[in-house]
Amino acid sequence: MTEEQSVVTRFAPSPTGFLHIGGARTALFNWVFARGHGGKFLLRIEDTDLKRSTQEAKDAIFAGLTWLGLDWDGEAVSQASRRDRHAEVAERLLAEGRAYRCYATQDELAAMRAAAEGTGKPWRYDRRWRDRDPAEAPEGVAPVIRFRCPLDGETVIEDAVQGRVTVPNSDLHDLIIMRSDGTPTYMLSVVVDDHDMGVTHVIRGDDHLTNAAIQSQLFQALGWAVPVFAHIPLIHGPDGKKLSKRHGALGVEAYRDMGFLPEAMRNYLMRLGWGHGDMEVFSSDEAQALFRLDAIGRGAARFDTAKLESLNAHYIKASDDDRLLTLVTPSLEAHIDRKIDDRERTRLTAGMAGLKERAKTLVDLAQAATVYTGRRPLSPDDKAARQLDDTARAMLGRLIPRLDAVETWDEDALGAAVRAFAEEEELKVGKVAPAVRAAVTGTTVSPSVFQVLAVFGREETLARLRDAAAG
RNA sequence: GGCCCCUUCGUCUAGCGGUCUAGGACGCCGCCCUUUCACGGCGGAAACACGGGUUCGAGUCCCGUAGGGGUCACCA
Repeated sequence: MTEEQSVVTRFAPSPTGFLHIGGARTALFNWVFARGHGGKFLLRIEDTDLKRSTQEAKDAIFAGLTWLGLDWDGEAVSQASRRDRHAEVAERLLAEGRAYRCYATQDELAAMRAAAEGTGKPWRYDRRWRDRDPAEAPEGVAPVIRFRCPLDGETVIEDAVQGRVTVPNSDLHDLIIMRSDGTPTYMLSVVVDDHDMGVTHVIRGDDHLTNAAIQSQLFQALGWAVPVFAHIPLIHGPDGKKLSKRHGALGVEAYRDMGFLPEAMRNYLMRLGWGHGDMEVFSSDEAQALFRLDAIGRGAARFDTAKLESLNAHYIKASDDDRLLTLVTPSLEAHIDRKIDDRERTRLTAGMAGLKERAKTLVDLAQAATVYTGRRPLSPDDKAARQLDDTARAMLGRLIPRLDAVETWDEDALGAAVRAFAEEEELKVGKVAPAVRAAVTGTTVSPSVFQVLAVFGREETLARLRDAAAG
């Protein structure tokens, strides 16, 4: 279908500091939709407000998208760099009578606002310059340019998510498209940029839904095709309130720092507001193949960290051991306050399979990985110390030669040896294993103790056991 | 307040007039597995906001009510 091949979407964040979670999902939906249709996914930075837009903020957005694995086509477009074109379009609208200069002063506007106060009606510019002769323009007032919006009829948006949305034109107003300082406003810029960039599908938060009506009018006034709008519900916090910057809306890098994998994040975000039958786990390819705009829910979804963690645990288990070691090394080293050496690296690699089985986040994983970075002499934590009482230490002393007699130093053989030992001692394995764990790891929680012994090797294991037995 | 949108288990959702005594996932509870912690397996509690219609029949369609959200700038 040729129409599908020409799909162009765009993510258009304003650079306000970081890529927050809501924006990340919007970007994801745009990306998935475009990629799933063999189309293009463009990036445009809405940096019209130069005061608020910094290079750092832009970099944060690029970094966030990159971390999430959302690649965009071509160079990111700077909206601010397109001012001349926006002005040109405004002039055209002016020339064609679809816009007009308005000389109303701030005081006049304030008066209108004051007049509307208490009437229960929203204040609105009274269009006093809409049909007034520009020759009457007062001296020394720099005009704004306003869009001549239709007074009658209604604007219908066929929204791919929300369905048909009808807005009476009488509710629209003659919005400003060029400020008195000659700079274009957002409303004009978006329309011009979306058109010039060939955007076919505008997928964005539903806080823009009411903007769609006026933008639709602008597109039509310009004689341009109106793109397909798809307004997706916002994400709410766990308490059901809007996720705002001061209310739990973290940047994606914060989730990265909390130890979440990008693929888990992607999967979780996909399922927030969208679903496909009973499927919970989606690869990017699957998501691209199955994603449909009309399957997006219309109600706001709450952000649920527990479910994200569950998905993250799934992806950690599925992840390659070497990759996990690479990801976890920096925080592990920070935790132990030194670099890990080659021997530790080898142990971590060998032990990763058992470690990742029980981690929900990379932070958990790094923490758990410290069992393989402890150096003799170990200082057992309180619980482990309590485990190593006199009888336990004596028992360990008797276990040492038995373990040393094991020919093949692997998990199975070690398990068998300990079990045999326990039987001879007329003890439960549950009595022996915890003591071994406490002696070898200095803790009471670790992967299978037999696996841990296997990873440490004969020499290190026996040395640790002797340390403990000597107490 | 005007306008617009939304409303299925605690949460994310499936459901597109009958197959719904409403399915799945996360979380929660119980049991099993077990050397700890997890994993895993099995089982359980848990929802169609409310009220009217339409229809032989409504979670599914319509209208109200309530609740929630969004938006009303020379911000984006």
